[in-house]
Amino acid sequence: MDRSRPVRFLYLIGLVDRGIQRQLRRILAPLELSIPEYTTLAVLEVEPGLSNADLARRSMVRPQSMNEVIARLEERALVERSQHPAHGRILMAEVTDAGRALLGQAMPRIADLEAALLVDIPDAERPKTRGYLLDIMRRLRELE
Amino acid sequence: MDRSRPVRFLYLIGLVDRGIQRQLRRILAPLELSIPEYTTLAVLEVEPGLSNADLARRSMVRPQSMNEVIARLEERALVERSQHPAHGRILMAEVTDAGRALLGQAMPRIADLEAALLVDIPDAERPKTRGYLLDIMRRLRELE
DNA sequence: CCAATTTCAGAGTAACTGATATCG
DNA sequence: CCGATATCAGTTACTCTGAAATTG
Repeated sequence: MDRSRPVRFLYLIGLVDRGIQRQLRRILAPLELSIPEYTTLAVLEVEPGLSNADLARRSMVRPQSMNEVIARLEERALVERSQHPAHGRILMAEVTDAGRALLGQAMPRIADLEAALLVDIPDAERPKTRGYLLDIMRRLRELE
Repeated sequence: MDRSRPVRFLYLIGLVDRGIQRQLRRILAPLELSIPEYTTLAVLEVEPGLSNADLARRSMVRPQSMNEVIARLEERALVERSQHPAHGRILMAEVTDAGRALLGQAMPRIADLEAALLVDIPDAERPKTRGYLLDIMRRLRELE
């Protein structure tokens, strides 16, 4: 019986992610952006108007964790928030011009990193591989 | 132009990993094992005799980080270390019986988790998908 | 002297739990 | 009263950088 098996796939994802995080930190440090700050900006640019609770759900973190990120981004005027027209408590966030400018600096470097890391995966295989990651995500959400 | 693209794959891996880590923590908490402690035990069981420096390289962390993990495992008598016969400074680690017993409790639960998360990926596709993750790992190592 | 290993000390990132207040 | 949201406060997990000692 191969007792090493259980560690394999999940362990490998952790390993890869740790390496990616290190590279991202290296790229983002000069811009004084943390990884969650960058990803939150990037998500908000594509989908403006998300609330803190929305962002937390999408990012697989607790609202308290996301709140810290979004509060810091607002403090630095990289995002701004406005009240939801119908539900007074909800604050909808969107990226400011300053935030967009910073994103513009970071994104190409991160795109280069991604391209370099994925170079061995044939183009034709990428959507399927991404699909599998999305399948895992869906299963993870079911466990919550 | 699709400005959201750069975030996709790397972001997705981070998302998946965050979900996995949360589930692993839930499984390991009652055993009072952290994730790095568990993975280090699991690696050492398959490859006894690795040094702290070896383990750090394999795990994509600095030797200082791994040292903290291995020292704690030794403190709890889940691993023990002995001097390398030829190179006096090097300490070779191996899992104790107590460590093996704890691993025996954790592994089946983690195997179940892995099986549940991978259920949508056809068996025939898994080796290829794991191969792609290994390709990414290799590229990450080149960047160090 | 040099390269690799171990390890002590301190710092920082990023997530967590718990609790409180507000809104619909 | 309830469910969702926002947020304050404190804590924990994990990794990092820097520096020192040891060994071959």
